[in-house]
Amino acid sequence: MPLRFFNTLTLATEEFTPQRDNTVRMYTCGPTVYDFAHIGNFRTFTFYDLLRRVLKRRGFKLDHVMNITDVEDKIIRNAMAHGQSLGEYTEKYTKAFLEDCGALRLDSPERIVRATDHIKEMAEAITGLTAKGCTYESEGSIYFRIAAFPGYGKLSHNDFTGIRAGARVDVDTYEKTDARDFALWKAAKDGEPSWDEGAGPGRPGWHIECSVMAIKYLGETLDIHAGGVDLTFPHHENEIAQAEALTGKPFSRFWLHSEFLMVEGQKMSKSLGNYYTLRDLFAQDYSPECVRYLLASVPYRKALNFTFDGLKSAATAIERLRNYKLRLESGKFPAGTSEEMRIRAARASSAFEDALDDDMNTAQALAAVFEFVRETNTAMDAGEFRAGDVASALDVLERFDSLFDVLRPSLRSDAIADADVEALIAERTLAKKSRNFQRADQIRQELLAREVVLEDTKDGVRWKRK
RNA sequence: GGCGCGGUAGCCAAGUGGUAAGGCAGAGGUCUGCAAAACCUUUAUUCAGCGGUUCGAAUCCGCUCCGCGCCUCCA
Repeated sequence: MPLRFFNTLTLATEEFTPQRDNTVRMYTCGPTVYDFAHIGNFRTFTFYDLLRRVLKRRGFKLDHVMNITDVEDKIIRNAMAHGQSLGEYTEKYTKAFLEDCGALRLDSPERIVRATDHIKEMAEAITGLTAKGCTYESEGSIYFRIAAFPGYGKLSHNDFTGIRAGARVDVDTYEKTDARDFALWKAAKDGEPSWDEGAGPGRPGWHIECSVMAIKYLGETLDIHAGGVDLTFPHHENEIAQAEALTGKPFSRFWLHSEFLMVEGQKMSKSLGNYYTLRDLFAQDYSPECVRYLLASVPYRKALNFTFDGLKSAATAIERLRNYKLRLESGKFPAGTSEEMRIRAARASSAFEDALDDDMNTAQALAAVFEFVRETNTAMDAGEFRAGDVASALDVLERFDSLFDVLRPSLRSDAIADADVEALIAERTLAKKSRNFQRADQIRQELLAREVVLEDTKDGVRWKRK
């Protein structure tokens, strides 16, 4: 089955292949580092991770650029309020963001680039746009004239031909001649950071950094540009206008947008008290894996209702898969192989792949895995699962985990060492042999307190981390 | 008001013309020193409501109700 994605540009699901070299040139909108990223942000960043893994699995090479917006109104305001320089302030949240990505096991883009490292290129691009007659200046700021770009609105599927200046109140303090015109360059204000690289003293508007950095690293036409659905308009629409007005080429072949996240059925907001960062969740003892699983399990184009019940469900589901893996690795099975099991494993693998190929239907992919787990567990109980079937079953699990990446527990820094666990298990086995169940239970309790769970099976003791 | 997305079991959620996946929770059972794990059985005659098209609709069309996003630099 071909790999297919829903393209916002065409509102259709289309077959995807990179334009050249078997390399996917992809740009994704990263965080604005004015605070810790929240769980809604990470829904989108998890979507990028899954996208990367799906593309890699297909054998494509990746050249993926993600930006860090480190100059912007809120950042400037907050940095000033803290008496810090822009760099001091954004460094803290950039570092926190990268740590959070690590905790969630997000596969890192080939390049993570900062807006402030590309001011000169942005100024050059603005000069280029001016040369093409797409801009105008007003009180030291430079604006993009959307009337100069006939395709404006093609991504968000809006018709702006009727929009006129003054059609709505402009809260921006800068003067524009058309309501939809947007700032490419904002004139310097007292006390605010500014640059003078050829566009006059000031700082870049939000949209220009993405167009400029994407083109610089990936070329004039990207294979994929992705972001949260709320960026479709105006951010991505404006990126298209800038880039295409400048190059005359289509900016990106595919536009992918991840849907919104809600919390307990409501819009997440600080005033409702349902606004969470990853740190908040980890502090409540939810594991990074269960957050990752929950975010990954709902297909990216469907609004995700993030609930604490959902987190607990995710943790239980992960446990089941880990237990299954443990059973495969530690169980004793009769020699030989089973043709039936070989077929089931092959069927599960192809169902898993097909679901992902279909615009990354992760929910359906999960169903294929769980169905296989149930089938093979039943076969094990019935004695029909053979030692020779372990490899193919582990392969299904490996396929799952190469995408979902939740089977390996995140170890705490104070975790007990494997060898110490094994030693206590040996002692407990002796205690059980002499029917000293009190000591046996005591050891199990001790280990449980250190997040290690013991299970007695007919093939002996096995253990796992909680 | 404009554009777009969605309403499937207690919760989460697949399925877009052929007779309701999967996960979690719940109930019963097998196994067990205890516990855990695992498995089996069970939980939607029905897919927001109404009408229509069709041999056949959760799936297509129309209307209604409800929720959400964007339309002011918010993933």
